Amino acid sequence: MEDKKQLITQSAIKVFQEKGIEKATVSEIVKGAGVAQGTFYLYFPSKLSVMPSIAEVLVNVSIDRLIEKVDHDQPFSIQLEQIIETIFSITEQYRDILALIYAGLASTEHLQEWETIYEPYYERVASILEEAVENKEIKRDTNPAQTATLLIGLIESAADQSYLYDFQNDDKIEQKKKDVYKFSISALI
Amino acid sequence: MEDKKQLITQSAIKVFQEKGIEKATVSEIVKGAGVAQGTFYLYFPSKLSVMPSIAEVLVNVSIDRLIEKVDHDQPFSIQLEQIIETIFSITEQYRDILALIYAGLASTEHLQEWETIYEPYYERVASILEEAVENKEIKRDTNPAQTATLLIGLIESAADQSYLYDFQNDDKIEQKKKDVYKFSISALI
Amino acid sequence: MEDKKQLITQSAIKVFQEKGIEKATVSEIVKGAGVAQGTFYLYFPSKLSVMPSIAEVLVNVSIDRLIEKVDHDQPFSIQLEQIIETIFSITEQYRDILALIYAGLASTEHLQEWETIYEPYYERVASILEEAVENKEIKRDTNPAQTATLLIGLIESAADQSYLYDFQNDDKIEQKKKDVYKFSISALI
Amino acid sequence: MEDKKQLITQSAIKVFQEKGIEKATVSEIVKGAGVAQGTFYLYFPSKLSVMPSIAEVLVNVSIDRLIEKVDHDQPFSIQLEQIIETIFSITEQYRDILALIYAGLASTEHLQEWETIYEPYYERVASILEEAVENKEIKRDTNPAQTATLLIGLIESAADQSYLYDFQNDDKIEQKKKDVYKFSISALI
DNA sequence: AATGAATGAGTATTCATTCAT
DNA sequence: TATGAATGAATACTCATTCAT
Repeated sequence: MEDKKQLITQSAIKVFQEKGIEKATVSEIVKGAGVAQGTFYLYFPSKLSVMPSIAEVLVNVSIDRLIEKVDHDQPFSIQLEQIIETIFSITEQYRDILALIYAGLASTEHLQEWETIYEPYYERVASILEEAVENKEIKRDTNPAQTATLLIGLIESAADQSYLYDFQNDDKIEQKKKDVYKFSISALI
Repeated sequence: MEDKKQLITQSAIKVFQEKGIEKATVSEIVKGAGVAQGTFYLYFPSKLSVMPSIAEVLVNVSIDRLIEKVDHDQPFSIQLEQIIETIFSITEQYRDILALIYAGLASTEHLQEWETIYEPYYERVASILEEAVENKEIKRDTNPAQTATLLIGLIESAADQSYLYDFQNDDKIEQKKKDVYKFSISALI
Repeated sequence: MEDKKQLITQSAIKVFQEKGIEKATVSEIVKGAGVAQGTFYLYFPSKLSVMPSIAEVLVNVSIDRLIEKVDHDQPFSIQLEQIIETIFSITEQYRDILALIYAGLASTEHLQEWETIYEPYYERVASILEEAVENKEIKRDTNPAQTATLLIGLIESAADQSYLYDFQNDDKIEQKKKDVYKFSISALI
Repeated sequence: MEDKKQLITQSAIKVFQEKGIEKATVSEIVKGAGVAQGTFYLYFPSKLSVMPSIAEVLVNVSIDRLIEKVDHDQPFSIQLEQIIETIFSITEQYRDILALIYAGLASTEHLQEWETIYEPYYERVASILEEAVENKEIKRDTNPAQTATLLIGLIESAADQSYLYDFQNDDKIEQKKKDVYKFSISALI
């Protein structure tokens, strides 16, 4: 049943988040999922092979958040703020695990999958940019797909820098959001 | 002797690069360094504690490359191209290990060090921006330090996306460099 | 149906032969037999309990070969040659699995069965000896049953030595057959 | 130190003998040897790779026993009795483990070693036969080396049959020794 | 400082066996 | 009878770390 695969993936997210890639144990993952040790290997050939499944979940979460938080009826500048807000909040919640996926996937052969998995996320942002071009809110020569990847990369790296250190205070983070907003709005208009 | 610490760090870079964080073993690192097993622990308290040393090496390499490749006498637009070129080339060479450092550091308690280590790298780019402000080549209200982190993040994430997949061809990569150039120059001017 | 028991036994022979006792898995045996995992346990209480079934098959094959290859109408010396030929050919084909049965049975509680299973094989050879005694072709005081076990042991161990190493060439093997013939004929006449 | 290798081999003999090949655990072997788990793998690359070491020990024991028990000053017939006695006693003590070595080696790549290891044992018996030829106690055309392997195979297989079943009583075993003596003396003279 | 043999805790993975269907 | 998903006990093997020399 696909059900168990989901249970395992969910539990793996939690465990990887709490323990990191090396300290995370399959036995803890299955305990959290409420299935037997062997069941894990019915769905995943190895400990690291859950990674693409986890990535998929995170991408879906990200897309859902974008849909939920970004209001198409607002002008682009507001939408950009909302995108930044959303990516910062996702990064805050999942940054440890995003790093792990990144490192984990980089060390396996799942790279091809990775591209496929992330595609819809980039597309979501691209379509927002496309609409802004049509509405003449941003440069007419903006390539939505290209720009979306740059924009996401920019915001994510800014968010990473913000949340990397626990002792970062809220003011600094808000400042960072403003910086990245100014930088990107300036790039786009 | 400080010499052996260097040997170990260099060997560690190679081994981490080849094997990834999980498969890398202290025994292979010391073999590569030509020292005994115990010697490792004379210089590093644990396996993961080489990470900051590795990061330091990479930062120094990066700074050296920037100094070497970026020509202060050129106009800022040329210097920006050179910065992009440099960061792309560093990423190409070290992206696996950068991911590992990132994941490795994120899962340890070396975060404080991390900030200190990376500081000079950001500063290097900041000083280039500062000069450009003084020369009125970019917006006068640009905050060099803030903008440097954003700019580096933007370029690095673009480079990551470019080199993540082996099958990326050179044309796509050159295109990516142009995209990131256009995006950032537009943000800065 | 007795049919499936046969399928499983046949598949087990193949798998044990290919993988050895430790690497052989029930899952591969059932795959080869085209039945489900659970079906195995409908016919055999445990993995090792196929062993007597396998032994039975091999004994039957051996007896059939003896019947087919040894010609009662020939003088004993010819029959002895034929016996040697037959045992060598059986050993060549099944020596790995014979060793496994031996080791496998030795480590279980199926020993009693083992004796019963092998009995008809010994008897077959004993009856050949008996006839030779009656025909005064070999020593009159030969005890057929006793001598049969010795003779079979002698020939089997010679064959084992011959086929243990892949690199044994045919000449050496033919020589071994002659040696064992000379040795045994001398013992019997 | 070669010392620990010996300790491990000795302990392995005991554990394999008591538990059989599948139930024997490395952890029990090292416990018996009084060394740590990891130490095992300092001397042997895998569980099964102790087998050649065990075989070597057994061959040495066998040779020592032959030297001790077979009296060169006695006539050959007496020496043959002593050889039979010796091989039976070795088989009684080690038959389980001999089967295991046999199966174990058959499933590994140590076959070449096996031949080398056993050589001195065959040679020991061959030299006894050689002397008997010289003393004209047995057939002048006896090839000592060839005959030694046959003779050992014959006696070992007889001994195996004797000790295979726990319920064999001493009378039967003594009878078997006599049978094999009669058979072989008749073959040799 | 340097060594490297020894340690032993730790865990991914396997697979015989069960049992609800 | 037959299935095959699920189980979970069992274990070989690894490797970071220590410490006597």
